[in-house]
Amino acid sequence: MTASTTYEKIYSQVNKIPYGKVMTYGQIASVIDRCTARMVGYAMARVPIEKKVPWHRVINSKGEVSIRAHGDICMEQRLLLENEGMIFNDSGRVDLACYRWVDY
DNA sequence: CGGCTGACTCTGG
DNA sequence: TCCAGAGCCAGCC
Repeated sequence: MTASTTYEKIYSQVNKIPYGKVMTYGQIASVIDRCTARMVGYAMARVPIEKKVPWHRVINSKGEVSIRAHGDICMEQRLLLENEGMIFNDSGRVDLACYRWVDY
C-alpha cells in the first residue's frame, strides 16, 4: 500500500486500530506528519468503501461520535462500537481512558 | 491559479 | 461542566 497522499496515510493509520479500541482525530493527526485534526475528519467523511477502513473507531477528543449527518450513520457507528464491547454513557460518550489506543 | 469546505482541537470565561 | 471563538491545511471545484 503506497501511502503517498495524506489521505492514504490517514486510512492506513485508521486500519491499524485494533478491535475494541478507538483513536481520536487529533491522535491520528499527531502520528501523521503535516496533518491536522480537520484533515482526518475530512478524510473520514470521504472514506472510500473499498478501503474497508474502520472509520467507526475514529471519534473526537471528547470521546463522542462526531458525525455531523443526523442520519442512520451516527447510530450505525454507535452500534458498531457497542458491538465491539464499548459502553456509551448518558452523555453519549465512551471512556477514552479505557478505549483510546496509542500507536507506537 | 484562487477560493471554499470540513466527521476537529485548544483556550478562556 | 458547558459555550463561543480562532487556528489549521489538503483536496476539490
